[in-house]
Amino acid sequence: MKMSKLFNKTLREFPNDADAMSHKLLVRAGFIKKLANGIYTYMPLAQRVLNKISNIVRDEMNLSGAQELLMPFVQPAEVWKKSGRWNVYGKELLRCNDRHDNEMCLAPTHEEVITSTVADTITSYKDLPINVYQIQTKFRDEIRPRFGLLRGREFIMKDAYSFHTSQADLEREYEVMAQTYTNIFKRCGLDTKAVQSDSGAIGGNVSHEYMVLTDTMVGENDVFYCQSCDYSANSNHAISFLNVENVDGGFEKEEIVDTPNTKTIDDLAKFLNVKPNCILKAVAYIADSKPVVAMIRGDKEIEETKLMNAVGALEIRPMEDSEIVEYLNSSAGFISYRNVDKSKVKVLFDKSAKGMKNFVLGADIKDKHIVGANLEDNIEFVDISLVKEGELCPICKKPLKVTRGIEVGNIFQLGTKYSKAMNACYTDENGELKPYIMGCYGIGVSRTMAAAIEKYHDDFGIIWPVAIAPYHVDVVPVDINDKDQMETAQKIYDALNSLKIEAVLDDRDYRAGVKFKDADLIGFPIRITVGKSISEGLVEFKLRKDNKDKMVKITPTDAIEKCKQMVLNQI
RNA sequence: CGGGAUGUAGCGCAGCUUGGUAGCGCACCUCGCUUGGGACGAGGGGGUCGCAGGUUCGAAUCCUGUCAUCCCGACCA
Repeated sequence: MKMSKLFNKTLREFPNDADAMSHKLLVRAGFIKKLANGIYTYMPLAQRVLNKISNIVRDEMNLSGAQELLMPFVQPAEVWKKSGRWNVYGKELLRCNDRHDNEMCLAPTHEEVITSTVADTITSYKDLPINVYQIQTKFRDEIRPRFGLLRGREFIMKDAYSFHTSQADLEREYEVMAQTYTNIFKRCGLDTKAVQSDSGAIGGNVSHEYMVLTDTMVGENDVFYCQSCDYSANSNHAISFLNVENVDGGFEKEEIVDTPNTKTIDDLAKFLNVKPNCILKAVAYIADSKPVVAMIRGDKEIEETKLMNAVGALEIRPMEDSEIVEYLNSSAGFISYRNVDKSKVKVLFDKSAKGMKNFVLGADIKDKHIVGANLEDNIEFVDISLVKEGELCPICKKPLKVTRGIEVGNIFQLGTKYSKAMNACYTDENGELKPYIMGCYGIGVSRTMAAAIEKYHDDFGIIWPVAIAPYHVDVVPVDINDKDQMETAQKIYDALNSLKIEAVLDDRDYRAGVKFKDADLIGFPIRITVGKSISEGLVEFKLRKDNKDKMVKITPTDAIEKCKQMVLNQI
C-alpha cells in the first residue's frame, strides 16, 4: 500500500473527548472515527488489525474442532421470549419493530438463536458434542459506553457455543477452550490471566475471564491474585481466608447505649473504643424493588454482585433514608436485623459475621447501639463480601494482591439454563428426551485490539505486536524527489510484497520528520528508511519497539531478509 | 438514572464576565523557499457559534427549556 493512497489521516493532537490511551491513539492515528456514542467506523488500518485478530481466533478455534457459522444480527422477539430473557435483559437489549409491527431486537449475544438452531438440527446423542462459533458485530445499549473500543455499544465478538450430553463432557470441552484461549491471546502477543469470575446475567455456574492486566483505570475489573499459588479471581467472585476466631467486643452484657452522631463505622469504633471488626454492620438495599438487609462485619464491605446472586436479583441499589424508616422501622446508621419483619424483608449474614462475639449492633433507634450482642444459633452465612488487598488467599493463606484487568475473553459452563427454558432437547441412548448441557465462550475482538494498545504504546504512539500489526513494514524514502532513494525504496517495497510481507511505502511529499512521526504513531513494527546513506548502498533498519535512535545501517537485501525472519517468527 | 464538566470550521482552542454581526493554531488549496524527527513566507477556501424558545433595535455572549458528548457510580466481550 502506498501511503499517499491510504484512506487515513493522522491528527497532530489528541482528541479532546478521549481519555483512555487506546482511544486517544486509535483516533489520533486514524484507525477509528466515531459516528455516535460507542459506535465507530473501523478505518482501513483498524480493519486490517481486526482481520488479523479474527484470523488467529478462527485458526485456533478450527484447530480445537469448533465450526464457524454466522447467525442473524437482527432477531425476532420470539426466541427471546422463549428463553425468558425478553423481560429480564433490560435496556441493553435494543428493541425495535419491523414494518409489520413485529417486535425485533439487535443481537447482544446469541444463546437463544444457537440453542433453537441446534434443537432444530440435532436430535440424537450420536451427533453430540458440537461446538460452533461466529465472529460478528454485537450491539449492547450500554448504560455508559466509554474508553473508545474498550466499551463500545457496537463491538465485534467471537462467540462460541458447545452442546453436550454430560457435565463431564462439558468440562472436557471447557478445558479445550481454556487452552485455545490461552493460545489465541499468546499468538496476538498478549499475556492474559484466566481468573475465576461471576457468571452474571448469562447464567451458569463455572466461568473464567481472560484478563489483560494493566495498572490503569481502563482496566475495569479488579483482579485478586495470589503470588504463591495460582489462585486468581475477579473481585465480584474473589474469596479470602478470614480468621473468624477471637473477634470479641469484650462487652460483658448486652445493653443499649447512647452513641450520638456515629453514622459511620469509624465514628462508632472510635466512640466506643472498639475495633471495627467488633461491630456488626447492616447495609440496606432495594433488590428488584424488594427490601434486603445485609449484615457484615464492620471492617468489610458488601460485594454487590455477590449480593445480587445471593438474593437472585437483577438490580440493586442502596436503600434511601426514607425507605429505611418505611421498610425497617429503623434509622440510617443504626440498623439492626432483629426487629425486621422477616416475611417482608430478606436478611442475609455474610460469612465474616461468623464467630463474632459480644459485638456492637444498631439498636434501630437514632443515636443508639446495642453492645455485647451475640448472634442466634441457627443463622446461615453466605459470602457477600468484597475482598481487600492483603487478605489471605483462600487456598494457601498467603496475602492476596490486586491489580486492574481488561476482560478480553470469557468462558462459561452454562449447563441447561437455556436448553431447559427453550425446551431444547436431544434423544439419549434410552430414547429419553434430555436438555443439552451447554457451554459458551466469548472473545471481544475489537476490545482485544484496544487492549493491545493499552499494553503496547509509548509517548510516540502505538507499538503493534507483529502478529496483529496492520502492516509489518513502513518503507520511508526520506526525499521522494531523490531518484536513487525513491528507486531503492520502491525496489524494497516490491520485494517485500512479493514475499507476502505486508509493507507500506511512504511516498508522500512530506519532510522526513512528518513521516517518522506518523510511522511511530501508527506503530509499524519495522521501519526501513532510505536516505543519504544510499550513496554507500545502505538503508536504515529500525524496530518500533526500540529506542528512537537505535537502528542499524545495512544493505537493502539484508533489510529484506531481516523483515522476512521477523515476520516468520512473529516477533 | 444520580454527581461533575463541556458543546464555536475536519482537529485543538479563544471570544461570553461588560450584547454591536466570529477569530487563532493545526489540517486543506495555490505560489515561493526548504527537505533526516510534526520547517518558513505570502495568498486562499471552509462555521445556521449543539438545537428550540425568550429578552433586546441587535444574542456565540443574557434567560428558559432541550439535546448531545466526556468524566465518576450501577452493566459487560
